[in-house]
Amino acid sequence: MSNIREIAERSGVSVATVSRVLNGFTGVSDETRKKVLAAAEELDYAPSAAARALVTRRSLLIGVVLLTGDQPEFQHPYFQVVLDGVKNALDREGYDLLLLGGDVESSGEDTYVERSRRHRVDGVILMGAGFDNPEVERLVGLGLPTVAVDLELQGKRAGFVSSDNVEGARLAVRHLHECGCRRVATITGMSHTSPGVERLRGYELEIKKLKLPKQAELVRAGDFYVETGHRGMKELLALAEPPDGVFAASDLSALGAMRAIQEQGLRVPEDVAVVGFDDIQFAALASPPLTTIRQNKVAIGSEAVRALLAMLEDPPAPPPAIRVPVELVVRGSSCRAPRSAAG
Amino acid sequence: MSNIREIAERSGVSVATVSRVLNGFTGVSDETRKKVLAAAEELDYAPSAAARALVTRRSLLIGVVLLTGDQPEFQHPYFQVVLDGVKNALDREGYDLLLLGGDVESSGEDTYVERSRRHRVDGVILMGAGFDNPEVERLVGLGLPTVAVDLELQGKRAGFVSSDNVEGARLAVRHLHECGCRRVATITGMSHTSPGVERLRGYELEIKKLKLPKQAELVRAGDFYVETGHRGMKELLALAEPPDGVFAASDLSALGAMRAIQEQGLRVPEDVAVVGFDDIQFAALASPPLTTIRQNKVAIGSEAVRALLAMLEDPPAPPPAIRVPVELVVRGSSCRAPRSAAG
DNA sequence: TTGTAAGCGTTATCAG
DNA sequence: CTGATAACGCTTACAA
Repeated sequence: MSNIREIAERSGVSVATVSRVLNGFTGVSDETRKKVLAAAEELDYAPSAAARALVTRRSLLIGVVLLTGDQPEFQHPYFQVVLDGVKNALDREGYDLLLLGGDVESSGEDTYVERSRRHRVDGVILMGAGFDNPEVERLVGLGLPTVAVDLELQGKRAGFVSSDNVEGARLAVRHLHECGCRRVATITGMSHTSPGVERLRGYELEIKKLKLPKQAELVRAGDFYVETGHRGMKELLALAEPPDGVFAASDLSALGAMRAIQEQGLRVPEDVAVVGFDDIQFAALASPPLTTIRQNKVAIGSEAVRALLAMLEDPPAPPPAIRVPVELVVRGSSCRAPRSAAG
Repeated sequence: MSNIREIAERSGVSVATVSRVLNGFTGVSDETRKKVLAAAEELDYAPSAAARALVTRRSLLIGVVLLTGDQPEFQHPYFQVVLDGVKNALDREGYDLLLLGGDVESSGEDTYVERSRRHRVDGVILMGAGFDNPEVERLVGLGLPTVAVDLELQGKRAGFVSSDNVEGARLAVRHLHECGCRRVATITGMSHTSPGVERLRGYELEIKKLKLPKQAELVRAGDFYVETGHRGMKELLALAEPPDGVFAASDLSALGAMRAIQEQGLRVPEDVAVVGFDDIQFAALASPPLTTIRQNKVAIGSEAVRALLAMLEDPPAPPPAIRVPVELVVRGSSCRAPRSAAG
């Protein structure tokens, strides 16, 4: 593979001049510029990111950390779309994306933090991390510019972007109430994640505000995935007084819940109305189609990038703390036309 | 951030010795080793991948190209899992993953090939590319070691891994036949992709072998996504003689087909049996649960990595051409217990 | 067992 | 407008 010295020789100028041309600097005669460009073309030149990074001290690399469960099949579809938003935004800005996993087992000592450092990434986008992730502290302690998705990171150089989970949960409960549900349960997300606790909080706040029955038995612990949704719903249906509406903290668990309901020979939404959270691709394809709180996943991804690059450009600026609005999407798993909430 | 010179100074040795210690070379006294390691620890040293890559001429970076449609929401869930397999395998081998998109619009001149070259990736894993991708030729022409997923790349340094699509399609058709279907249609994948043409070929071969009616009207063009599955099925049901079984070239289109059937007030599998391809997470969650041809997605990902690294280690070795076996998974969308294919 | 020094491919400073 | 040249952080002969 050719380098700027070869270009310099072939076009009869110095490497400095070649560098100037290649970087679009002004103050180079048109004639030399043409010669250099021609030589570069002929040699099929491609610059070396490593050499550049070494001297400029900027890698133009962003570490994107995707912390997912162990079972790949069970990766949450939500992240896929956020990642796509991140990727496209990064592309547009000329940054490259180093995808880092959180598979601590196989990586051994080689955590995503170490890999980020080794590659001198300019910044990090952290997805899927809970409060319990041991590496996070290290990451912000290092002062490596970081934007977390779905985790309220706060640091000199660390901020976050996430959906308005509390408001989303409130919307869901209010909608169920407007559909005529009088006993509204919830299946929660993981309690060591921000979305988990925030959606539970939103549920509780709205239950209280609407003066709906607030009972511990109506709250089942889940983990955002199908199985716990299924199990939680089975438990709810086994109650002496089962709920007539349920808010699941994720679409996946809502789908599990719907399955449990239908397995009991009950109907959605007539017997139990269901509202999920996320609006993953399959929410609309379920039968009945799932009413849900839509997260603007692409916006979350691109906002994370925007915020991160802003931090890079203006170090003293305060780190981002961004809430992306959510939206209620009414489909067949709840009432079609919300009636008024007459007692 | 500290470097080996600082470590050298602090521990009173030369940079060469530090390098030796850090790389686990033998022939260093235990005493110096300890001193160096201690100094490195104190300085919280992290090696520079760029500097290393520059001198060793190995980046330990693999470019993973994910060519997806424009609409992120419509990304196929299949790739997510393959990507996970790739990521974990790469992790285990100490390689890092540069995620490259194919968004030609926004990337402009900066294609995934150029980015790969700039970063001096040691190899490339190409996913989602069809026959029509203009960059592919460039990629193999460059001699950059490449393994394509779902595309029969052949080159001095280019090979492929993909599912046994022909066999999978045959299995699907045979199963439908065993379920008693006598008029079996198909909704195809994109004709500019290997899985698209291979699954169609498998369908045709098995239709012929089983002496089932072979008619052009039973073959509807699709693109692996939900909408074409839905549309194709609607067309099939509008036929004078509609099919009683359909093989969709992907689970997504199978789901679309099921929806079309149910919208007509018909039942799956009683009126029309449906078999998909992929076994994505949601196949099992559909109602009825979808019978499908399971691709071993994780294996495809890790095989691609294994094959690529093998090429890197042994350049003269012939490039890989790997077929990963598929498997019929019978669920509710076809007959539960395949009856014998009595005329 | 250890040190010296020559690169790897760039950019950037400083002269001219 | 152009050219030398010193870094950037590391590995690796080659010497000692």
